[in-house]
Formats: sequence, C-alpha cells, structure tokens
Amino acid sequence: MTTWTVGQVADVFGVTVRTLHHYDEIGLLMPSERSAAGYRLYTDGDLRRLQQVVVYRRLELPLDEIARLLDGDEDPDVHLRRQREAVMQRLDELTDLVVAIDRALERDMDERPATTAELKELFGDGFDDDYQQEAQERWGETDAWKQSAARTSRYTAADWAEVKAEMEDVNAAFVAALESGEPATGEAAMDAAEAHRLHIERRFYDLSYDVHRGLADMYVADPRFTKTYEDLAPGLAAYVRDAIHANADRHA
Amino acid sequence: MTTWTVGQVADVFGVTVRTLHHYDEIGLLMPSERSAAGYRLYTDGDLRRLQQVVVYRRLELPLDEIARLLDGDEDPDVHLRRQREAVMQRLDELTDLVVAIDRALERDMDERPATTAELKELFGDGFDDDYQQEAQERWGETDAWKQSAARTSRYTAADWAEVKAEMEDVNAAFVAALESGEPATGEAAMDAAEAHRLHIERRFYDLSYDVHRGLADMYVADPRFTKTYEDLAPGLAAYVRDAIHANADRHA
DNA sequence: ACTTGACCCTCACGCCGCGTGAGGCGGCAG
DNA sequence: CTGCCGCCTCACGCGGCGTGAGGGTCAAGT
Repeated sequence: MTTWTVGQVADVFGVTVRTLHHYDEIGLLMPSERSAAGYRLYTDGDLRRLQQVVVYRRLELPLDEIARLLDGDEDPDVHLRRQREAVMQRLDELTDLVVAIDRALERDMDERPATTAELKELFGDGFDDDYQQEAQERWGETDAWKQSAARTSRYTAADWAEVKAEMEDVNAAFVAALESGEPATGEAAMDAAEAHRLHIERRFYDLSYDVHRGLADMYVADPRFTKTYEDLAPGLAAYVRDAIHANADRHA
Repeated sequence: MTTWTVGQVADVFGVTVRTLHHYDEIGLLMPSERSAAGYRLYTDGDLRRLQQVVVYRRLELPLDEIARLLDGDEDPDVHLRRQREAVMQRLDELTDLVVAIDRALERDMDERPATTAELKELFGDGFDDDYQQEAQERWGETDAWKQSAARTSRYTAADWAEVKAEMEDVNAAFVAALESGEPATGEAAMDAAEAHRLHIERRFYDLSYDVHRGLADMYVADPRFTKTYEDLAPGLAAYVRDAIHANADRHA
C-alpha cells in the first residue's frame, strides 16, 4: 500500500501543510502511520477521510462539527443530504447578496431603501410580507397607499429607525395617558392622538380626521393591530381608538 | 429622541452591543457624542454610517477595508463590482459542490467505485489490467501517478462515463482538424491539444506543457496508444503529437 | 428617599482556523 | 560530503468579535 507525505497530500488536495498539521493536532485527521523519523504518512483511508473533511470545510462547517459528522456512526447518505441542504442554503444567501449588491450599485448607498428583512428587524414580525400584501389588497387602489408606498420606498434603514422612534414616542404618550387614569377624552390622550395623526401624515400619507377615525376603528377590529397595543398595556387599543375619535371631534 | 444608546442602535440594526463597542475601539464607527456618564450616543449621521458598515459586512468585507471605503475617496462602485465578482465566483464554487454531492449520492446508491470489469466495458480492451500494471511500473513512483490514482480510485462508473465522453469529444476535435486538411500547427489542432491537456489535468493529474510533449511522443512510440489513434483516422497519432508540440510552443 | 433591575461602562481573556516564522533533523542528488 | 529541500516541533499572531468580571447610571416603583 502506498503512503503519502504531508507535502504530497497538501498538493493533491489543495490545502496547506499547516492545515494538515492542525487537523492532526486537533485529532480531526491523524495520519495512520509515521516513518521512523516521525514523518506523517497518510494512507488511502486517510485520504478518503480528508476528502470528506475538505468537502465539509468548503461548506464552512466548524471543524468539531465535521469531526462529529465523520466519527458518528451515522449513515453517510444522511450527511450528504445535510451537506446538500447546507450548500443550497448558502447559495440562496449568496444570491440574495448579489441582489443586494446590484441594488447598491443601482442606487447611491446613502439613499438605498431598506429591504423587507431590515424592516422586519426593525419592527419585528408585525412587519410581515404577508401583512404587506394584505395591506396592499385592502388599500391598494387608494391614493393614501400610493402616496405611502412612494414615500417609504425611498426610506433608508436610518429613516426607518427614526420612524420607529417616533412611533414609540407616540405610543408612550398613549400609555402614559392611560396609566395616569385620565379618560380617553382627556387633553393628554387627545394630544397623543393628534401626534399620532401628524406622525402618519409626515411619514406616510395625508390623514384627514375622518380617515383617522377609520384607522382607529381598525386598531380595535384587526387583531394584529390590537395585539400591538394590548402588548404595551391592556385596554390600550380601545383607549387609543376613543382618544382618536375624541381628537377628531375636537377638530370638527 | 435625537440620539440613540448602544442598546437601541444594536436592536435596530441587528448587531450586538459588543460589536458596536468593537467598531468604536477600532475607530470604524465612533459615536459623535457621549453623555455625561460616558454613555455612547449615536446621532443620525452615525446611524447612516453604520448602515453602510452593515451592508459591507454582509459582503464579508474585512473591517479595515470597509473603513478605507467609507473614509477614502475611492469610488465605491468599483469596489462593489469587485465584490460582486468575488461572490459570483463563490456561487460557482458552491454550484460545483452541489453537483459533486449529487454525484456522491448517486455513487452511494451504486455503493462502490467502478470495477476493472466496468472500466473495460467503457473503454474496451485498451483499458487492460496489464496496461494498468505496466503504467504503474512506468510511472508508479511519480507524483502524477499517485495523484491520478488518488483521484480515479474515487471515480464511479458514472464518472468514468463522463471521462470517456470528454475524451471522445477531444478526439473528435482532432479528427475534424485532420480531415479539414488543416496542418497540425493550425489553430483548431492546437485548440484540441489544449483541450486534451486540460482534460487530463482536470481528471487525472497536473500536466505541464513539457510533460504534455513527452506524452505526445509516447502516443507515437507506444503501439497501444498509436493503435487507438490510428483506428480513429490514419495518420492521427502523428498529427496529435505535432499538434501538442505546436500548442506547447504557443504557450512557451 | 430608597431599592430594584435594566442598561451602560471599561478591562481583559478566550475562541477558531489557521499563517508565519524559528530552530533543527532526514533524505537524496551531485 | 555537501547542498538543498522537505519534514519536524514549538509558539506567537490575527480578525471579529463572545463572554464574563467588576462597577457605575437611570427611571420606575414602593
């Protein structure tokens, strides 16, 4: 049976000698033999194992995981399928990356709009593609939606961060009013409602008091909005609705 | 709220606080302000810069390079294009990997590397055990033989079928060049020679132009090789030899 | 006015997967 | 027997943070 030295193995498999030393050190791939002088001698079997290691490494799997995969008594078929899935996933990621780069190339980086993924990061699961789609079905033909879409499509992540901060300020005002025991028809609650309206007007679309009423009703009717508010404070959704109506009355 | 603390920024941009500390340490992103108590306070401008950093990081650019990009006056477009190239290359590699895994999965179904009998079936009598043995005597101690043996020992019947198909394509190119009346020093013949070299390099072992010359000489000197070529077309063996030499001259 | 608990701060060491010497022996060709 | 290349074993370094330890700060609740 033929054996190979580190240098030969390194050449054939396109890795460095140091890498083989490292794999020996950590016990991932220890050559089956050593010459009298202490030279590492790799056998056929060693090479087959290295072959596997190299493939897994190209998937950027950590070495200890590779060791577990190779040493476990698992079906190699299962490994391979896992490998395949991992690679496909990485392929998807990289494809996304290319798309991102292309977008970056198209628009100036400063003005690059945020992706849905980034928005999710900002707003959590509430900002779902599904939700976006439903919103479009609901409001798709309204001028408000068009206006909103036109504006937000140019928002950058930093813009969205500001939007989020503003929203939180408004919500905090509602919560404060609620917890102070003041009724929804009180001054503070109505002021918060007006701030809410102005926030939307500034960031998304023109918002008349009547349309604002409609929005308020939806906050109670639509469980997703309801949940957002109820998570902040129990009873907040209804409180917000009432405050918005009171504010609209005030400005009638 | 016109400035943000580390935690807020971290949440919004999906990075850790430690990461922001790190970026501060290395000077990649130092918050414009600090509170009296020493809290990092990030401004709008800081966020926009972080936005850029995050995008570049997803491209797996090293941080110092990102710093140079953001601070230097280099054209970001150029860099992005380079980056795109790199990602595309990685995409190709991974695609190859998927193909390799699929082949490995097929082999597991066949469950074994190809036997000599199967190889005979594919390649005819030329692929003889005797010949194999003689080849080993001749080349047995060379790195090329070891490399070739290491690779081919893992080839499946399907792999060998591909190898054979490739060989036939190369041979067909030689025949076509010969029958067109073009001299062995012509473009088409030299291209075929280069294809031949690359085929061997890809499937068996590294093949320098000089070694390729030696191989070419053997095709005329060794009756078994000569027969293979002469059976395809009279005069082909010598034609191939000359084409390979011409190609080697071209690349000298 | 005090306590809690969530944040924030600054060190400073650890981790992975090697790269990169330094200093010295082994094997083979001329 | 003299080169010279390839092999060996330490052992430190690096990038990009993770992960405490040890201690200050801030807003809310009591």
